[in-house]
Amino acid sequence: MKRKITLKQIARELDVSISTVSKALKNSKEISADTIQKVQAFAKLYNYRPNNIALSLKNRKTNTIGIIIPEIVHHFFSKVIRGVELVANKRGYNVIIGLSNESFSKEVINMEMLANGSIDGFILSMSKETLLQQDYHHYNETMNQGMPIVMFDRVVSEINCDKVIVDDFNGAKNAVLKLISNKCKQIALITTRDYVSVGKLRTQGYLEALQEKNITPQAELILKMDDTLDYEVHLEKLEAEIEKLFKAHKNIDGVFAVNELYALSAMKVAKKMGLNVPNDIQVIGFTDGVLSKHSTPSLTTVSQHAQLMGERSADLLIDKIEAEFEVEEEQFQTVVINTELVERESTK
Amino acid sequence: MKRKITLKQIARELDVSISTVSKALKNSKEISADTIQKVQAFAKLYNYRPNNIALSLKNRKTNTIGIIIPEIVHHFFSKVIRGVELVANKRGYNVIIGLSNESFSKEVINMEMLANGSIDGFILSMSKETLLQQDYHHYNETMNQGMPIVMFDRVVSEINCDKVIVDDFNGAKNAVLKLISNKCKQIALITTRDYVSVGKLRTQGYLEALQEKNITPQAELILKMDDTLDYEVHLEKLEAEIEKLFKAHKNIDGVFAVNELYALSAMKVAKKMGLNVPNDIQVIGFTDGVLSKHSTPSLTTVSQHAQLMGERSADLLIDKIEAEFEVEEEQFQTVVINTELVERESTK
DNA sequence: GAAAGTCACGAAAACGTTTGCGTGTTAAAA
DNA sequence: TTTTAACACGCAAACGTTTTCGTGACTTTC
Repeated sequence: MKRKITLKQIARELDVSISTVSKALKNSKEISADTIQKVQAFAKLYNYRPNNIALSLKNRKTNTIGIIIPEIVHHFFSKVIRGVELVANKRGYNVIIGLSNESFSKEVINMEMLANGSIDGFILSMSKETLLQQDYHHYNETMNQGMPIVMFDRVVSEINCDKVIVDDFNGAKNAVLKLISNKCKQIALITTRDYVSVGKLRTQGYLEALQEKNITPQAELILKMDDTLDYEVHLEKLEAEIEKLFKAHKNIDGVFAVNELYALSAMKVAKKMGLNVPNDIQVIGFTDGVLSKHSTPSLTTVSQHAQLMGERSADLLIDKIEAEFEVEEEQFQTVVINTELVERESTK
Repeated sequence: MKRKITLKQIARELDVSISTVSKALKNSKEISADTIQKVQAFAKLYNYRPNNIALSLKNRKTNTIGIIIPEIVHHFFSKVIRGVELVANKRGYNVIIGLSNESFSKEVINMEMLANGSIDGFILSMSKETLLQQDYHHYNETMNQGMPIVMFDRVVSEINCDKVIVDDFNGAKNAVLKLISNKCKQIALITTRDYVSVGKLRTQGYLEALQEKNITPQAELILKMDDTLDYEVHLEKLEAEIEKLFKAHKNIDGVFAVNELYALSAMKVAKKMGLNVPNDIQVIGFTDGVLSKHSTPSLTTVSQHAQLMGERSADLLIDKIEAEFEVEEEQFQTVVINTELVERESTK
């Protein structure tokens, strides 16, 4: 088992200096054709590759970007990663991942671990705990050290950086408008407590759609779930609450849910109560998940284009990393990704 | 925007040498209490953190592991990543990902990109193309340079390295035995072409179960799909083939599918043909996916414990990385993860 | 034949660490 | 007072690159 070969070894073997080897490999015209040929042949034979770490140290540039997400076993986030990886690779970067597992402290630790020279910039989506605690010092400290950050999806206006978000408001609004134009009269909203920005915006979209069509929103038709619970417990409670809602308001004929699970649960409860989807009740979910496509009936959704978000985030970040000169007044942009209503069987 | 502070800057500021600073920060007893206090206070004030890249170069150790997988938007693989990340983080390592997208060349490129000093070892699952082409030179070259590799799930006996695999054979066998004990008489198998090792083993498990119960396997009950097709095309063809199979053999009362999609499609076709699951036909899938739990009826599956696979892989790799002295004759182990039959509504 | 120019290469610094060893100062022991 | 020891610190090398600059040996030019 032989270690990777270095310039020094080639130099010693060929009885020239390290700098000569380095230059020869780059076809520098300082070096004679003879030497170049000799060095390159030797390098090829031993499969020489420059050591990335040494290059990173020298250039103060790692060509690696860090991505911090709350959870990886989740279609939305894994699609984002795919988008990031795609662009990063194309532009010569590697991707290193950190999972916060929705925890504030893990997010901080992960960021500190990577911020010490391992990467050139961050792409991240905030953990729920961070959103709840509203403690953003680690973002600002990181940025103050000259490390650019791009936030996606779960963002917060208090932080000044590039952002890539989904047009949650219009996505939700259009979904609800669709339900209205499909003759729904009593449209329920199933959402989370709105400390997560996206949830709040989706709720606003729902309200706006109703208002635009002169429908008076009814607070009783809005179900707010606490999503910090354990998954299984959450699911049971969710179904119970939905059932209670449906029973209290038998005339509900449309449901807009802010995520896949909620929408699916709504369909499940409806089915259980003998209601037909989409004839008795139509359902739309906000999601990029895989369940929607394969459920029966398949679920009409507001697609978020997660992969595109990843791609845009990566481009934004790398652009910033590679911007030679800092502009006077730093300019941050927010890219808004349009949603798309994917109609399936759960709506007419 | 100030750069990260370095030892050199602290040294200059405090008018001591770099080595004194370094030692002071480590509480070396070579350094006086006074100086230690002074240095540490200053370091804390400026939030000094040693530069990872410099450490990596010096120690010839990056504390980073690379994971190469064919696809990330896939529950199995993202769960494996979660497991890897969990263990890696606990043991002080970062994780860098590379996606091969089932392509041989992307796999090679990704590995070369990371093998040049960026990481200490690989965890990987082979791409379909690599399995088809049976070209394994890049694995051996990487290992020859002293970079350990752990392969998981999709492995091949020609390569000598640590491996973590699922007990595909017994997983499949037990699933089929379950169907048999549930009174199924005609059990169909829906599988892929068997260039992927796991597919082959699952087929063997199916056959073994039948044999053990003295049931003669019928070739006509085995449906082999070509899974190199485009996703949508694949899906349509799949359903058509399943329908053909069911119509040709009306007495099929059990189905074992080697993955989630196949199992779901079987249920969908059955439903379409007016068959009730599980009363007319029982279905079991081999998968760790999320669809199974939320389908109607929910799907009985052979769980692969993907996260555990990731954890074991990471432990195996890090153990090898940290093994100070190479043993005379290198010893490789293969860890077999037991499957678990998760019974849901698609079986009686 | 001397000055100028070209060619081909090497020395050294720099990136940010860690660490073995050398050394000057002071205090304790002889 | 002299020797020894402890103390507190600095020097320098090393990790593997890249790149600027210097230099000796030729070749060209007048």
